[in-house]
Amino acid sequence: MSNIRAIRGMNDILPDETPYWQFLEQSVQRVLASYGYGEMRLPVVEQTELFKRSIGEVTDIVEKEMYTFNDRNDVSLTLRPEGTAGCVRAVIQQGMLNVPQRLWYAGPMFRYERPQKGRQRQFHQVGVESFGIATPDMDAEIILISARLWRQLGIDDSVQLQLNSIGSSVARTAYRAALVEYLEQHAAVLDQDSQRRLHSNPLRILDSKNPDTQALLDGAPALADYLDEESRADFARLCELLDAAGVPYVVNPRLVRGLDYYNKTVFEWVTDRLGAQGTVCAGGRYDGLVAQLGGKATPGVGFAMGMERLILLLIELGVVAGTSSVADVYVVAVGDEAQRTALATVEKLRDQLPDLDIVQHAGGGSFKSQMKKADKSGARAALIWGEDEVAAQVVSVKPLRDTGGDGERALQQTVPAEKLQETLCAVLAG
RNA sequence: GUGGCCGUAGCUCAUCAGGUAGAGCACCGGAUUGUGACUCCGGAGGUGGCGGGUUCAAGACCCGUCGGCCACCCCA
Repeated sequence: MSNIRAIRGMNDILPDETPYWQFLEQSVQRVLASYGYGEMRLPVVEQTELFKRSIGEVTDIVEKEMYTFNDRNDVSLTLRPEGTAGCVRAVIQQGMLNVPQRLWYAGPMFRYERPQKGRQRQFHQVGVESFGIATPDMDAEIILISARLWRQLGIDDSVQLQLNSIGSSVARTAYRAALVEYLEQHAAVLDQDSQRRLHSNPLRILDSKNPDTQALLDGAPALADYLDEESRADFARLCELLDAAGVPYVVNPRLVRGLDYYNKTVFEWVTDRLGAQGTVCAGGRYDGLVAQLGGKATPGVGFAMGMERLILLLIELGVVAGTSSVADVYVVAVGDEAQRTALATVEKLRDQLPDLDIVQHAGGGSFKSQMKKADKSGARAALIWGEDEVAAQVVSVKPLRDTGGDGERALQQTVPAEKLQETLCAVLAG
């Protein structure tokens, strides 16, 4: 057993789970297309510099969670830890910013963290980004998309929208100073982590899980009081639009986000069904990012959702992801002659019924063992070619499951090849 | 990076004052000649994560290491 194993935190997704993935991916495609969003396919590797400049030098992601290495030309590359940076890079590089853009992408992201429930080192996100619209109607659109997707997936009762505005960077700087001043007076009460953050990233203290710290924050200056006029107005308008559209939300004045590029609107969709990693989707506005990465100043809003977490939720809630049994039909063929006939006939059948899933028995074996395989495949019917069938130039169609609810099983039928399609369809139709 | 729990057949787990391993499921074969499911019978499959230590003897005890799960940190 000292074989090669998968890298820690990088999981194989097996056929018993892929139906959930397909269900999620199809839902995502449908919903985003219905809002006029175009799909991007982006590289998994980018220059390290891109992430440093967008996510922020002092964030945990950049400081300790990136998979970074040098290529053969000694250029520092990084496996993308999130999608927005690469999307922005592409949109600048491809000259797409003359007009507003509505875009989305999906794929693997990489972060060197300790794996736990709902978190792995290779994980998958769907990202949705909108460029070129600065007004809060676009924030609302972005949120409506996510809300519709939850409905589509059947998990809308289990997720809650939390909303906040973190204002302009000027407003945030002023607030940060006030917050630090307050907290320094009570530094003794602060937990270790928060003390550390006091100077590196004080805003993050706001969403600390430590109850004592939270209690201390009750007396702290409020971010909302420091917001600039425009942020305040935009946030009010966003709330108004969400109210009108009937999307419930909770304003969480202590919601900030970890990535440096956000301003104004930030939001998270959270659930209490997944243990500690309850954020299933998160995003916000990033009006400065495009310019920061060298493009012409262009506002943006977007969000990312964690596919593993959504799938955990689908499983947890027992949302059925469309039953996908291995096959509709299993083909039994005993002997060389039978196998030859079966193979050729079944190919024709696939031409006629391309939506039917047909498994052809392979590997030989007795009649009995092939029948066992047919049963275990979950197929609803078996097609049987044995010596008798070959000699008589016919094929047997045998139902394997109860069709009605009455426990009655239809009888096996033996028909010439020309009648196969018709007979099989009749049997499958019950 | 920190902490807790865990590591025995493909899967879920057991046994025992420490004396060189077992069940269920799954898999393969059989129960009168060509028919699955239920039942019965049989079979294959484990250097007990790896390395070291204690002992006459270790899967069981100790140490280390690797891996898993959950939580902290952080984040989707």
